[in-house]
Parts: sequence; structure tokens; C-alpha cells
Amino acid sequence: MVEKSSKGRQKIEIAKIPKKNHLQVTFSKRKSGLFKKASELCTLCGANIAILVFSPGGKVFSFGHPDVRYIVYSFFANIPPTKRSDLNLIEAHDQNASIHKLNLQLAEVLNQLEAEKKRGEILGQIRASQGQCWWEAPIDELSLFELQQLKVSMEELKKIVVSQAELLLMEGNANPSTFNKVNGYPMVDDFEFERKLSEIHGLSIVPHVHNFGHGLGFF
Amino acid sequence: MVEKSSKGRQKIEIAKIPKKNHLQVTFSKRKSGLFKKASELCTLCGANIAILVFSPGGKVFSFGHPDVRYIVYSFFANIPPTKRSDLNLIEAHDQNASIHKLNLQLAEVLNQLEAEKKRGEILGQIRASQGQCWWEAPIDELSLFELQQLKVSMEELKKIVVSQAELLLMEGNANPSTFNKVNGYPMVDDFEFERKLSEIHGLSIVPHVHNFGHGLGFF
DNA sequence: AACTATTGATAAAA
DNA sequence: TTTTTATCAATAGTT
Repeated sequence: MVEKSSKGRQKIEIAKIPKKNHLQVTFSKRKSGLFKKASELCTLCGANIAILVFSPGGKVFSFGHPDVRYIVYSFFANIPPTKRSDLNLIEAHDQNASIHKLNLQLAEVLNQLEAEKKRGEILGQIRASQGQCWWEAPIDELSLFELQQLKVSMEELKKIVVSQAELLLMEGNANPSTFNKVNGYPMVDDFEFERKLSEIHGLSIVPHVHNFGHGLGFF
Repeated sequence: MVEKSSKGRQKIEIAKIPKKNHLQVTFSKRKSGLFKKASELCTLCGANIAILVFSPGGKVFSFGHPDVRYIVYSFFANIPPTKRSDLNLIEAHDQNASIHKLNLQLAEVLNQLEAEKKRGEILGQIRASQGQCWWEAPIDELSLFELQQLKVSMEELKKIVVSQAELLLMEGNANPSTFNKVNGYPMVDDFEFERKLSEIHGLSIVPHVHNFGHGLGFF
């Protein structure tokens, strides 16, 4: 008799998983599943969804269609995202041009980030394989790629500051550490949120939340 | 031959559902499924999750463990929810250390950039910045002075974020909404518009709609 | 990360 | 809406 190669899926209790490595695997799998379900719901029904996830370790992940901030803002302002276009008209006649400028600049940075993202992914793999944090290497050994990676990280940093500036202009609200990117419709997500965060952390500009354990994050 | 009582589930394309009543049924079912998945993920892995959903009709639904606002605030402040209760203490205790770290990290990056500039390699010559605002300039054009400006901005912003967070904690969390229970976790469903509006405005989290929001920008 | 046996989610119908 | 049924899709356990 041929042995089965796997017991296959087994029923589990919905209760805290005790084994830490098992928990991590499950978290990763199910988080992906959750985001996929959300994206399908967006596509199938034209819904707008934002999901914010803190892993047990305090890492942040997010999904957003069309964009996390867009959804969250709409939620708190009680404006259906589908009606948000009205805001543009209102704003177009607003006297405060500086906010408009900021938005244009943000758009610019977002585009830059998108353009450089693929390169960043490749670079991330290169870094990972080196077994040592790239920025710890002597400056002479910094390669073209690594310097470009530095640039990418700095762009991320800029974006954060720009976001901060926006919020401050608004009403001095707290820090939006969102790095949402816009894929093509129908699915806009932020599966890569953690990786980007890591990039920033890797730049050593940001206190590492997970290591320092106080959740100070950027600020 | 006995007729089957149902064709059972059929494979569907992930694309906008054309029939409106069919779409409504699917939306309802899948929204429930999504929230259930989220709640399971919370239980299994000890994650903290918030989900905001706008139906195609503009209705708002939300899931939050332990609470939507808790998660959202934490997200924007980049503070793991599990640390939130200790926020005041942590901030009081670590603020200086955090800024100190920030300084060290910035110094490190500054040194790298300075070294690179002297060697005049790879990223090319520094061109005069043509942008109106420092954050518009490409990263490789950032001068030492500009980076110092960045640092100052970061510190200023942190102060504001910290005071905002403290303010939020002082205002407390009392939120009786319409709760459903899924796997023991509260699910807010079928949002009450007017009520939420006043809640939020009372919290002073969100500025008035007309003050911002243009084009690609969200704030 | 990849592979399957199973469970769990859900499309269609009522 | 909710339930039932047949089927598809997600994933637990293993490699």
C-alpha cells in the first residue's frame, strides 16, 4: 500500500496557537488569504475596503482599495469613497493653494517610489543574501545598487515627512505611516507594507519597533 | 434518474458582478466571511485587526479587534496596539532615548552621504536643487543642511505626535455601537452615520472636509 | 516554498 | 434574508 504523502488539512480549534513558529506560518498564510478575500470582494462588488493588521509582534500590514488613507479618512468623515470626487471640486476653488501643492508633491514622490520599487525588491534580495546589513559595510564597498537602495529608502522617508506635513496642515493629527501603493485596478493593496517598513528600518533612520519593543516607530 | 436539488457552488470569475441582486447577496455573504476570517486570525495568532468596508451603495461596515479606532489610531501613530495602554509611560521614559537614537542614525547616514559626495561617484554630481521645497529634490541632491532640516522636522513632528497620542488617551475609549459577535470578538456592523459623525468630531481626530483633499492627495 | 488531503467557504437554488 | 446542497477554494500538516 502506498503511503499518503500528507495527512492533508486537519480541523483545528480556533484558539491561540501555542507554538510560535507554527503561529507565524499560520499568520502569514491567513493574512494573505484575508487580503485576497478583501480584494475579491472589492472586485466582485465594487466595495471599498481597508484592512489594518498588527501581527502579534507588532508589525504592521495593510490592505487598501483604493487606498488605506482614502478609506480611513472616508470612514471617519462619513463620506462614501464613491462621493469623494466631490471634494475635488470643492478643493479646486479653495483658497489654500499650499495644500494643493503638497498633494502634487506627494503624487510626485509616490510616482517615484512606484518606479523604483522593482529595483528595490531585487536589491532587498541581494542584501538579504549577504548576511549582513548593507549599511554596515564600509562606504567604499557600497555598490551602485546599494546606493540606489539608500536613495529608495530616503524617498520613503521623504514621503513620511510629506504625509506628516499634510496632516499638520490639516489639524495637527498623528502620524500616518502608510506607504500604500496603487497597483492597477481592480486590486490595490499593500502586501508589501512590512517589507517597505523594513527598508526604512534598514536605513537606520527609524527606531526598529520590533526590536525596541516600545512601539515608538518613526516618531 | 433523480434530479439534483442544486448545482452547488460553481466557479466564478473575479470580476464585477453585473446582476444587482446577485451582487448584494454575494457582498453580504463575503463580507461575513471576511470578518470571520479576520476574527479567526485575531484568535489564532493574537493579531489586532481593523477592517473598514464601504458597500457599493456607500454603507459602512467595520470589524475591529480590540476596537476599530484603537487600531486605526495605532496604525497612524505606528504604535502596536498591545503597547498602547502603556503609551504615556513609554513615551515619558523613552522619548529622549528615541531622539538620541534618531540623531545617531542620522549622523551615520550623513557620514555615508558625505563620503560619497567626496568621492563623486555613482550617483553623479550634485546639481543645484530647482525645487521650491526641499522635499521635492531628488535624494541625491539633498545637502547636509537639508538633511539637518529633515532631522529637525522629524523631531518637531514627533513631539506633536506624542502630544496627540496623549490627548487621545486622555479622552478615553467609550464606544457602544452595534456589535455582533463572531468567534467571541465584537464586530461592528451596519454603521450609524449620524452617531459616528458626532463621535468623531467630538474626538477632534478629523478636520472638516472642506479644508483638504484634492486630486491624488487624500488630505 | 511546495505539496495534498481535508476542511471550510460559498454559488446557486429554494 | 437564511438555509441547503454541491462544489470550489483555502489551508494544516508535512516535506
